[in-house]
Amino acid sequence: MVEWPTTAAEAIAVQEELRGLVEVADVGAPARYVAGLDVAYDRDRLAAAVVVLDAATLGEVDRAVVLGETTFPYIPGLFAFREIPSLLTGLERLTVRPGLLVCDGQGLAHPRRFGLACHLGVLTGIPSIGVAKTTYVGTHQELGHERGTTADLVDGDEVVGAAVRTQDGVKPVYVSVGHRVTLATAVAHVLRLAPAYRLPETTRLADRACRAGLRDG
DNA sequence: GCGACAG
DNA sequence: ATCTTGTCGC
Repeated sequence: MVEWPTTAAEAIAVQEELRGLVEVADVGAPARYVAGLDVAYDRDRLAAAVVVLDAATLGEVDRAVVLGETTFPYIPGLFAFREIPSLLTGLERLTVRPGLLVCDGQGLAHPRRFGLACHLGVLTGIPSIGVAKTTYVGTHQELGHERGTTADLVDGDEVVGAAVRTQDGVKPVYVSVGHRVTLATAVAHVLRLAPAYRLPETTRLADRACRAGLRDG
């Protein structure tokens, strides 16, 4: 890691510096391999998981689980600094190169427009999206009850993401662009990755993998 | 100043 | 994130 902060002020400075590198456009061929990333904690111990699925079949093709210790506290807005070091190690250990990173958290739907998904995308160059279970910034209109319904997530005068109903009647998930992808593409990916449950399969498998890693790691 | 605040 | 029983619904 070339530049890694130890204080909140330094971390914010890093975000301000890197935010200009985010590309909001579909870059590269449609992803064949899609990775889900998540981290679980137990006090100061952590387990980071990266699980790669075949985009067409949703079958698992690779995974990496990294055990480590926390090096940065959880601070809303600076969440990425807590998770990125071990997630990057996990990505390095993969034998395939994912064409899309599905992150557990926000991308552009962040106070400085540089959430975890943007940060990971910029650092790796891999297209990335954020899928969060709750909003952080932004509000949206009520959305329809059916799977596939969406509503813009608006913060100030900007559309920073979308609320997406992935199953009939379930709470929406909040999707935002991380890097090298458009919001429309991000939403399409999330719906394809969530054929049966509220959360994308990538997220579900990464969640299981990191919890298991903590448990018997 | 006060509260809210991704995981 | 994590702590945690029962409960509502298919």
